[in-house]
Amino acid sequence: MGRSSAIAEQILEIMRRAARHCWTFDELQADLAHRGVAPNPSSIFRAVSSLEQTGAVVRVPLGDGRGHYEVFSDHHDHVVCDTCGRVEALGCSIVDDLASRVRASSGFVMSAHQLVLSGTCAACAGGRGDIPESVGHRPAARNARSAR
Amino acid sequence: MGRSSAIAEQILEIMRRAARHCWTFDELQADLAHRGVAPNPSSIFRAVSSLEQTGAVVRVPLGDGRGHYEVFSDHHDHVVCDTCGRVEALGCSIVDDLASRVRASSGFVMSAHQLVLSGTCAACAGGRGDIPESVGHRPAARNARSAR
DNA sequence: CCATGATACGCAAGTAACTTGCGCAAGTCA
DNA sequence: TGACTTGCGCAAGTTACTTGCGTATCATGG
Repeated sequence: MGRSSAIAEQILEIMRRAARHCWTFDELQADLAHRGVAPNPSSIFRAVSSLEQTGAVVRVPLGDGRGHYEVFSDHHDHVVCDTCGRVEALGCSIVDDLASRVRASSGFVMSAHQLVLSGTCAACAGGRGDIPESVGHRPAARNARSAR
Repeated sequence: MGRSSAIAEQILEIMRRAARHCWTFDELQADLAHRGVAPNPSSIFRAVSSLEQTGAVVRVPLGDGRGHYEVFSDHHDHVVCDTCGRVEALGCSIVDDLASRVRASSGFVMSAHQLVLSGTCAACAGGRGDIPESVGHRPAARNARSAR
């Protein structure tokens, strides 16, 4: 019936090419611009929202007060480089052990978790500081919004 | 030299009494009101900011897009109840094992982490749903800002 | 091929949660 | 006690979304 959203399709394609691990709205806008589309921010918002609704993408809270989205896959955690802002995935079997421990000690029934590791990635630690295309340095985050 | 901020002192005292584990600005405002002080939000913001600057309190990113603050102590992680919103602390020795593993596999030098477990606390799971005074249910979070 | 109903999208205004600028008034110090 | 510093209230500004509204497109039945 309805036509499918051209923007949503482009976004999914961008994410599947996986030039990075997760995207903010700004990053999506930039990558869309690369492809010759320059949609209105609200259209990007709506496209991502509908993709989130269908379960195609998921929101990742990285603790910087912004929305980050990635294609849905098995749950995993994230490492984020404080220097270049690059985000990578991380298996998370360790955390699952916690569930039973936490339940035994406090009765808390754990249903989900979010683990974000921060530090310095190999490239930045090596002093090379080179960053894959279009990644760039994270802009200075808002005052108290970031870990400073 | 300068006089110390009455509001900052009240906030520290509220936090040290530990009626809860961490506070949003709104929650601080409510607890301050309990004590007969009703400062302007900007004053609370400034008080918390200065306490954060001195290291007396730290910001805890719980992934709901709001600022949560707690008194500084050894680093720990958090469990948050999806039903009543209560937040509790959790030791985090497990995560430290990760540091060496992550470094070995990817060269990422980890300097910090944030782990937030969510689920249902013992009280809510027991169907009693009773909540300590002044905690209340979490207001419905903004559209995409929460896990929905 | 054309009328019709349903969407997708752009534009602009609205919101939540801070943040900052300004200025007074209460403290502090010489 | 007068000059100077600093806490605090008020109001405006910012960031990052969100939502309302109207138009342009598209899918379909006639």
